[in-house]
Amino acid sequence: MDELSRVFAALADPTRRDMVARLTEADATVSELAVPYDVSIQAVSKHLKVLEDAGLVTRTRDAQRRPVHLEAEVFDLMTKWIERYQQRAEQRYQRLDAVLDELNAADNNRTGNNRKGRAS
Amino acid sequence: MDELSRVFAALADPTRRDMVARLTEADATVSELAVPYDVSIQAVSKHLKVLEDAGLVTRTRDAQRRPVHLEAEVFDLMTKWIERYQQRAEQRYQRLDAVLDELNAADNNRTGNNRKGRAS
DNA sequence: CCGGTATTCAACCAATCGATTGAATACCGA
DNA sequence: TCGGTATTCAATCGATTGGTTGAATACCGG
Repeated sequence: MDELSRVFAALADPTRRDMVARLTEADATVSELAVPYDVSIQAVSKHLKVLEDAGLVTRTRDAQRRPVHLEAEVFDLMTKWIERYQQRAEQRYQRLDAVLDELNAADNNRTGNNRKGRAS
Repeated sequence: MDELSRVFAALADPTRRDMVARLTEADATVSELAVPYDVSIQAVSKHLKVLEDAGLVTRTRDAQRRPVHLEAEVFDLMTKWIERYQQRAEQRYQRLDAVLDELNAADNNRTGNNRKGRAS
């Protein structure tokens, strides 16, 4: 699977999103992260593996602890993808609105009918 | 499942992301969308259902065709989530860097050792 | 009304996912 | 070295996913 898919998939789970949210506050160990969730430590460890494989977190080693650290850079991948298509979609709406405006001006300039097109 | 999870999950598939990308250019029918992919029409219809359940597209009715239309608004959900935590993560790095700078200034001001902390 | 076209519904299947429990590994401290 | 703590590995399980094929539905044009 490609990286972007892994990132999206990793964030498609509320528990994992919550972990990411908490890791923006501070690094944490696996067992610290596990406290609020009603699942086993092993399940949390697996969730972290998913986040790690997506490049969203790294695990360093500090004695027997494995502090988890958020890597904010990967967010850029998503942001770029989203912004690109969001922008293109919005531009298209603008073009569509322009076309509708032209149509309205050309042959509906006295009927006062309401097109279903989006408000600009 | 909550909406944000559905949106992330929907975009975690390359085929579905490609559909979204193409829909930023123009609305399209199911069979039009299916052309480039080496899967059955039914599979494409299922992919569209996933995008629809996530609120990313809507299907209107035009005779027996069902033109698919991209809804750009839902992108905002993701963008907000991402930006919020991306920002918090970056702020934390800044605070961390400040702390490291203080430490370096306080007791490492002649050793020239290299902390593993991120470059600011 | 009938044939063709577009699309969805239904049943099924293999692979993946999220969770579990139990065992293994790694490291610290006494 | 031994016991405790932190974490991962492995096997298993049920639910979900992404694909298939075949049947059903909806609509247009003659």
